[in-house]
Amino acid sequence: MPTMTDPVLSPTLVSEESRGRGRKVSISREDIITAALSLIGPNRSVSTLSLREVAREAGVAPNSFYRHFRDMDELAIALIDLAGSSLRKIIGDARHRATSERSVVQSSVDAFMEQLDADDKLLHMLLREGTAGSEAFKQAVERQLSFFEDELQADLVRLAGSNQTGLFEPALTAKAMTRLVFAIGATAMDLPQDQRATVKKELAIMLRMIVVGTQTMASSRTVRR
Amino acid sequence: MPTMTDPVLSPTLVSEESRGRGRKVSISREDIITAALSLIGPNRSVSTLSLREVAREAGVAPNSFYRHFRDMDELAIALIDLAGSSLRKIIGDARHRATSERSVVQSSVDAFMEQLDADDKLLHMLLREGTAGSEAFKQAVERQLSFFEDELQADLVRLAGSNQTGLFEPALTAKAMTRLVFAIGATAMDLPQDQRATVKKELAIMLRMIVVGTQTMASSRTVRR
DNA sequence: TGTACATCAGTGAACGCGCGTTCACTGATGTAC
DNA sequence: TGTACATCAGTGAACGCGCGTTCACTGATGTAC
Repeated sequence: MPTMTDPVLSPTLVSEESRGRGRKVSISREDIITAALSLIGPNRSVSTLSLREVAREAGVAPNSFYRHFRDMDELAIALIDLAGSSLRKIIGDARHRATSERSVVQSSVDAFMEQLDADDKLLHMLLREGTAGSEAFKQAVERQLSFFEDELQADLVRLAGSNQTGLFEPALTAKAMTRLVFAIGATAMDLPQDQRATVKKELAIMLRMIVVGTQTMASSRTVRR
Repeated sequence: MPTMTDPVLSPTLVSEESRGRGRKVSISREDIITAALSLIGPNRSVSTLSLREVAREAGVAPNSFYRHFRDMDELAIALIDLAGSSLRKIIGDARHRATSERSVVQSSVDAFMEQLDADDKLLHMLLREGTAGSEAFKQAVERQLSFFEDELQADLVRLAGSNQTGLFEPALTAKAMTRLVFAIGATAMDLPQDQRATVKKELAIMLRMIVVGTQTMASSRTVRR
């Protein structure tokens, strides 16, 4: 199966960037993005990359960088947007095969952990860099996370409707689940693969607590209020 | 009330560090720690500080830094340990006044958000830096978080015992709550004070979901298993 | 109490390095006619 | 089809800067006797 960094994604990037006058498109904006991704890993975050380092990896003169990005911050934001949309696509696909509330959660977690095991660089970014960096960068991460939350909420509501169960505060339910998955996922990144299975089981139980809690609160709502 | 950076904490630091031969203690290890804290803020993380910058702020020659810390990483770890023990003390104190499971959670959240509003630099650190940095640094953060989890778990179990309610997987319950609070807290840091009240209410509801979920799962345990 | 000595936190100067950014320039690509 | 021109991604050289780290040294403090 394709990873998030699969070249399949490239055409989208190119067509978005190359509109100007129908000229032949330079390849190096993608080269720069690819280079940055290849430098990122468990022990390198985007914020520790230098402009010259990325240019070197891309096989390009340092000042050529400026033809494509104003500065490293702009590159970082582009990477976050890419990471978010790729991961949402992967998890959304996995989720659309789910038919119950329980399996929506389970298939999301499965897909998420599968990306983690594949050492997906874009996922590393989303997990690692959320809380550091410029204001614009942090907002970009927040934006991607709230997209996640919206999509999860929609799926939860969809499946809660087909059951008899209701949901208490679906938006907050989705938010709690999303934030928890990302927080736990970040710690799982640093573990050897054989310990991740445990984390995955624990994560499933924690999410189950939230789902059961929100259902219980919904069904006792008329009583309590 | 004292903040986490209150000088009251200093004697502890000094007495731990000054054992050698009963000599008079140099003040500048603390100066360095204080200087680093004063440079940290919503838009500066420890990992972006340079050794020279910290030394400058401390009013000390750059190479004097090495008399106290091997490198910036060692300083960062010292700061994390300080942040963790200070915050645990503050929250632990607030919590020991609580008498029910519900108020344990509520008083923890209250104390946490109060520190956040006080712009506590040590809390900034714990919220911001968790996922970046060296292996040793990340382990230091993990260690502090797991202390938090242990203490919360103990309080939850203590109060669940005095009620009729049981808890399903108390360790995972505490972990889910802790990680969620830190994740949401990190996003709240970037908001203006007047929007934090909303976040605080949302956070309380999310935690309620986890508590209700774990209780519901505990009471249906004999049925399901 | 006085003196010689040991300890060690703090210093000033210097090092080589990689960094971000700028400049004027090149040369391939595509357009106008 | 052929030619003159415009565009603009990419370049090589250079800049000043702050960085981490090292060295040999100072001088205040405390100890031994």
